[in-house]
Formats: sequence, C-alpha cells, structure tokens
Amino acid sequence: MEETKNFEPTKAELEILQVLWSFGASTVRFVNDKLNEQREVNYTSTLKLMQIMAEKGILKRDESQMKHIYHVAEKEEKTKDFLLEKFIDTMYNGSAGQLMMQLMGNKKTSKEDLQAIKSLLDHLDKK
Amino acid sequence: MEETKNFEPTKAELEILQVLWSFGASTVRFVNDKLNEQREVNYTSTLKLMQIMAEKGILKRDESQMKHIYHVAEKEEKTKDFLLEKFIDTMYNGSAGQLMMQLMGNKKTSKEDLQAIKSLLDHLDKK
DNA sequence: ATAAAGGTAGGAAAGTTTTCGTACGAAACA
DNA sequence: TGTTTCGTACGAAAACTTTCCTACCTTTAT
Repeated sequence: MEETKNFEPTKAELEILQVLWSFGASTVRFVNDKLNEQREVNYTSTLKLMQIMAEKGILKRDESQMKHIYHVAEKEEKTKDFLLEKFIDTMYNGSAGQLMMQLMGNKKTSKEDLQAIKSLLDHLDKK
Repeated sequence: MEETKNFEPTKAELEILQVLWSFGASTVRFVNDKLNEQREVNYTSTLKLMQIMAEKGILKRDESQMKHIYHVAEKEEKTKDFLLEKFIDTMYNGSAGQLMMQLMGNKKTSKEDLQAIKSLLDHLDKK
C-alpha cells in the first residue's frame, strides 16, 4: 500500500531528477558529470543528495554492484503531473484554462506550437 | 533604470504574493489573517517576511499611515510570465507545446477549457 | 604487493529561509 | 491619565537545504 507522498523536490533535487529523466538510471558519477556541465559541484555533494533522495523514497538504488545505480522511483509523467498541478493551483487558482490563456499571450509559444495544439484539439473533437 | 531582477520568490513569499494578487494592496494584519485561514502563522513572521520582500523590491509600501500598506511592485502578469517560463524551462525543456500536451492528457483540463482554447485558437488564426 | 584511483558513508559546516521573542511607539479606551 | 491593544523594527533562533571534509573500502594499474 503505497502512500501518496507529499513529494516536494528541492531545487537541487530537481536538477538530479532532470538528469535521470533524460538519461535514465545512472551512477552518481554520471549524474555529477552532467551537473558539472552546468555548474561546479563536488562529487560528494551529489552523492549525498542522491543518498538523501533514496532515503526519502524519491530514488531507488541497485546496490548489487559497487557502483550503485540510481533510478527515479515514480514515473516521470506522474511526478510532472503532480508538480504541474501544484503549479496551476498556486499560480492559476487551479484553472488549467487560465494557464493556457497566459501561455498563448506569451511570446514563448510559437506558431508551430499553436498549430500542433490546434490539430490535436481537432483530433480530440472527432472522438 | 530598473534592473530585470533575478526574481525568485520563496515558498512563503509566494503565499504572500497570492494574497496580494487576490485582494490587492493590504496591511500585514490582513495578509496574516488570510494566511491563517490556511495554516497557523505568527503575525510577526508575516511582518518580517513582508519587510524582507520590501527590501528586496518585490513589494512596495505606503508608510504614510501607521498601518503600512503593501502592494506588489511588478505587474501580476509579468511575474507570472516569468515564473511560468522558468517552470517550462525546468520541466519541459523550454517547450510550451510539451506542457500543453501534458495538460491535455490531464484530468484537470475540462471540456470547457478545451473548447475555450479551441475558439481562441480559431480566433488567432483569422488574424 | 603496493600505490593510485574511484567508490560509499556519515557528520559537520555553511548557506538559506522561516519563525518568533523582545523592545518600543502610537492609538484607543476606560 | 493610565492601561490595554495594535502597530513596526530588529536580531536571534530554528528549520531546512546544500556543500564538503574525512574515513574507509574496493578495484585497477604499476
């Protein structure tokens, strides 16, 4: 019986999640190397963080090898859904539509994006 | 000459922003009361936080009265745009389209939301 | 066999954020 | 007028997050 955890990754934890989401199960060394492409981090700092995340249940690890291999415990989609929902709750009062509106008034949303959305919507419509 | 600040509200700061966004310029007392509808917070804690936010330039205050009145320095839209962009960057690799996709696969997005989007898109199309 | 390189573990230090105690001034009121 | 209530200011404590030092074990290379 899994508990629905109050899963709130910190900033540094999110960085690590991103690496694992992109590249799949990895060693601490690998994750640390990736992080260092963006900013300087000491190996043991990354190690410690990943150990903590494992304790919290955010990550699981395969200890059968000397180089432990870590992977994310929850499905990427599930976690992102959760985080997105939280974001919408705090920023848009829980209204996804409001978020979308904001998005469309946004320079960041390209014509291609809009077109893609549109055809997807049409597609949904037909069902 | 205003600098484009590296504006990163903390969790507690966001709570306060939400109150001010919803109700407009307010006293500390009012904000604190609103916060206490959700969780217990000491008055001086809220005061301190709002003072800090004022120092940082996130809030401005009218000190002409004894009960200082605080308001958000930046336009709500601008701040939300910034925060949304950051969120998309970290969660969806900068792709607003990807976010939308996730949103549509989501239970939270209602038929009405989708319909609203659709007509907005059609509207944009015609220009 | 021994040194060097690379791994884990744990605790303490450093950095941030959040909370609150205390002091003190102004307003309200009895 | 005196006392209670309500406000600000400020510093320090508490809590949380992040970083890194040190110890020690395993593998690899000389």
